[in-house]
Amino acid sequence: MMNSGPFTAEARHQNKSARTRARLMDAAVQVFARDGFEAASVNEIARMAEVANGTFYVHFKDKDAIAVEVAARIATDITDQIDRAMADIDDGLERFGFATRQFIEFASHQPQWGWVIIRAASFLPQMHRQMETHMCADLERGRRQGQITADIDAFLVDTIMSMVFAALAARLRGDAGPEAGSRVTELVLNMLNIPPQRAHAIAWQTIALKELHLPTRPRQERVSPPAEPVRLGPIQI
Amino acid sequence: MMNSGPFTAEARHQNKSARTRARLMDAAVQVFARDGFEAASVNEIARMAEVANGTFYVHFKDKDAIAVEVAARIATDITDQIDRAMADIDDGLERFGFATRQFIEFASHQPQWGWVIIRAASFLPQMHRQMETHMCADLERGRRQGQITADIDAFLVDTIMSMVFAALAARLRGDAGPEAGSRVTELVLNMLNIPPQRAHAIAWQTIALKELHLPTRPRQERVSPPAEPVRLGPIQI
Amino acid sequence: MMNSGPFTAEARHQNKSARTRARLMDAAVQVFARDGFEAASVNEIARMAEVANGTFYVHFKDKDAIAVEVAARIATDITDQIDRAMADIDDGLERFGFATRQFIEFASHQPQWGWVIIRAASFLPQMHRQMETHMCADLERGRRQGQITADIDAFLVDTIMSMVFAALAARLRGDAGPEAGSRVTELVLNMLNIPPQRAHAIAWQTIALKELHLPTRPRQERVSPPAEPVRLGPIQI
Amino acid sequence: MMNSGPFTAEARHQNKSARTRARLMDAAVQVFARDGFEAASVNEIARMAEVANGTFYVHFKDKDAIAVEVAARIATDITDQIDRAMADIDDGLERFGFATRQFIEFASHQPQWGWVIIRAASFLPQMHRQMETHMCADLERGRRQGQITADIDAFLVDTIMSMVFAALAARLRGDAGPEAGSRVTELVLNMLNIPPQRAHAIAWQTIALKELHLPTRPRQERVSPPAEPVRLGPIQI
DNA sequence: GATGAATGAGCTTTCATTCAT
DNA sequence: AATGAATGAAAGCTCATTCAT
Repeated sequence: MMNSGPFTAEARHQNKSARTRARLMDAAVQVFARDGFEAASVNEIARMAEVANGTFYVHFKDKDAIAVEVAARIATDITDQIDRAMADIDDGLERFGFATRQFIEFASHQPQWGWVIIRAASFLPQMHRQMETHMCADLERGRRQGQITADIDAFLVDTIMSMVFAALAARLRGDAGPEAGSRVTELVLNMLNIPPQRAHAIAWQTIALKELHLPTRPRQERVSPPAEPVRLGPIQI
Repeated sequence: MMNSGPFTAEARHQNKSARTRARLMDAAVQVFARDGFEAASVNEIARMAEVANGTFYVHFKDKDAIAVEVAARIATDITDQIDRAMADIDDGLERFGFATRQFIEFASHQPQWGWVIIRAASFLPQMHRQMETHMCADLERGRRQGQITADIDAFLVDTIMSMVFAALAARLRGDAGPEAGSRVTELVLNMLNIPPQRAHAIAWQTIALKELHLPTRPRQERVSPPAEPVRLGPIQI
Repeated sequence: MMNSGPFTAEARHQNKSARTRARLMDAAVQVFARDGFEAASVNEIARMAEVANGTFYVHFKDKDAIAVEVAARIATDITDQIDRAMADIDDGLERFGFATRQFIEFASHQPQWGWVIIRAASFLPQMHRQMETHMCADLERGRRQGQITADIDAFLVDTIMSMVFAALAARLRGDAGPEAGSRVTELVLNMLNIPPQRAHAIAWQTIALKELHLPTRPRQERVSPPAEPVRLGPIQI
Repeated sequence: MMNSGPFTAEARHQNKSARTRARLMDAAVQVFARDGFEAASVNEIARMAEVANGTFYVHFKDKDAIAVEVAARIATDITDQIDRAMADIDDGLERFGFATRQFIEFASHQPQWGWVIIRAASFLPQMHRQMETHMCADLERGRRQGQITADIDAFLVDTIMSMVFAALAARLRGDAGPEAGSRVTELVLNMLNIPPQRAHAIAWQTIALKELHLPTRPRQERVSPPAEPVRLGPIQI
């Protein structure tokens, strides 16, 4: 019924309970991605995980509980990894560009996770909040560095978030190619009145996108040797 | 149960069947807006329309059918009216600014319709398409007029749409005030590399927003005298 | 699955909805009597009534709703009919004796109803209350007539109620015969310090017990000729 | 989760299995008292006992089994202790009065046990039977002593039992005070046509109620020094 | 003996849909 | 066209019970 997913893989060496729980989370991702949160049913998640429906309730209070947990794990894992991947970048705008491109590229390589992120963003505010916080930090850095002159208020951040998510959705639908991240980055920078040439340079520079691991907790990174940064390649269009 | 809405008002002088159908559509708008599409139930729509639940199926094949119809009517009515309201504006950018501000202001004055539009946009592509088409025309006009240099492709239009909808959502949530339309207009124009001063001028100029009528079909405009354009007032911020 | 019961019989000439509702009430009586209120399931009631489980909810909000309705109907019908049957008895003690014997005899001729009454009494206080009220009135009458000297307070009434219900239960279990009503009546009167001979005379006198009709609403009595009082016989032991 | 109860206390010096079993029984009493038998769940009993739910089935076949065992222990313990407490009373009526008052007073001081007794009585016949047997013995003694003239048959005993339980329930509900035992005793004696003055004297005489121990098996009484008879006080009303 | 995850039947309830009236 | 009772599948959730550890 299901190809075991990343949660299951992570829990491979844990006890049975943890493995079942992981199966359920993987199944939830699939069902949420396929049917959306509202239409997803606990029974379907259990069926996908190949456990009895009652088993679901051994591990999660209800559908919301697993949704929150899945979303929290996704948000934390992605933002943490992106943060680490650009630890050595100082420039606020470059950080923004890197994070945006990395985020879209990652999510579009894991379409199910991508869809879950999009769907979750609309009604799991904590997930949205977390991403906003990270993005905001980079933009603020850009402002302090004198590159952004505009006020960075909630309306602006909200607008930028909607642009990034729209680009991700287009990428997932197949309406946009691997250039989606660069394009939306350039558009945002233009919007912030960054000189067009600089905007273009930041948005389209060759960067080494990493393959993000899901779900990955920091401490585990240390156990196994650091994941070989897979060159998704310079994106030249 | 329901204050009869615009569809009912429109059908006032038609036969009973048409009036019942109109009641159902008004009720659907209310229920969709209040509960969302998924959570909306046919029984609830029928109850709100004060007809028997079986009556629903006399007029609509199923829940999707009424959603499509309502959305189509909304989209047609709004875009038509906005088009007519700015018939005398030639400048592409000004048209875009007017339409955007008018659209957000209208939808936020009719919160139920506003929410339906937002909710419908995500899964009634035809509605989205229609709005895109109209917006695209104005942007193309701006490009032909030499104001926009960028290519206006699907990705760009999609991005702009997402910005406008995000602004509308912020307005509906109460996170943005009546300036939302102007702000998002300015951001879009900046994004298109319109000179900031011009962008600002277009976005914030005093305009006479009209009170749009819903649902109104063109031919009926001719029957009753043209709706008195109600000055919602110049928006000065 | 079910021999149609008295509610169904009553509703025979009403519309389909009323007949279905009546079927459900008859089925509820059977299931409540057989399984008790707690163990009774809505599905089982629907199955017994030979309707779809969803149909239950067309007619009743939930299990409690049908329980309350059934109990209310039973209590009202029985107390009303007993009241009418002894309209011409003035003596408080005789009224008490008549009502007690009539009640037990009726309920034991309709074992299912009898069990429902016993089970309902413990957690549908309104039913208990109503019976208490009627009994109390007769005892008070006896006190005003100078036959009872004891105070008639809640504790006493509660005790008497428990005795009557115990007698009914014994009768339903088959541990007591038709003399149950007379025996418990005599015990109660003794308890109230009525002279033993008078107590015995009241409790064992020949009376014409009526066949009570369930469910019967007063107005229907007038439509059809009054139910032939069926002599359940003088009870002589 | 649970203040360890009397069964646990008793098993303090036994092996672990016995202690676990005792914990379960204490927990069962609490849950039965709080939720009733039907609504009680094995999981809840196990949780209250702070053992795994599977552990329940190591000690008891099913929910009924623990109910039967708890009820049997309660009935045995109470009747045995009351018997011993009135070992020196010869008069049948006084024994009846003492036992009744002692029983009600004990059960109302241990409300959880009181409720369990009431709830169990209705569907654990063996418990009921045992109490009946003891009561019957005292009444028979009174008959042999010439104080009771009436036949003491099952119906009468059943009636008296129902009165005693009704009094206990009233006491537990708070509808009756500490006089409940005396009142119901007097009512029963009146019912048996004992001269009112004697009935009153027996029912209301000052007696030394003991604090009963639960659960206590005779042999253990010898181990620990006999429980100090705690004067709950003469009840004077 | 103790554990607690896993099970699956069965519960209450909702709801889109049908159909006789 | 309008009705609204009836349907039954399917949802969320509980729980007695089993079983591998």
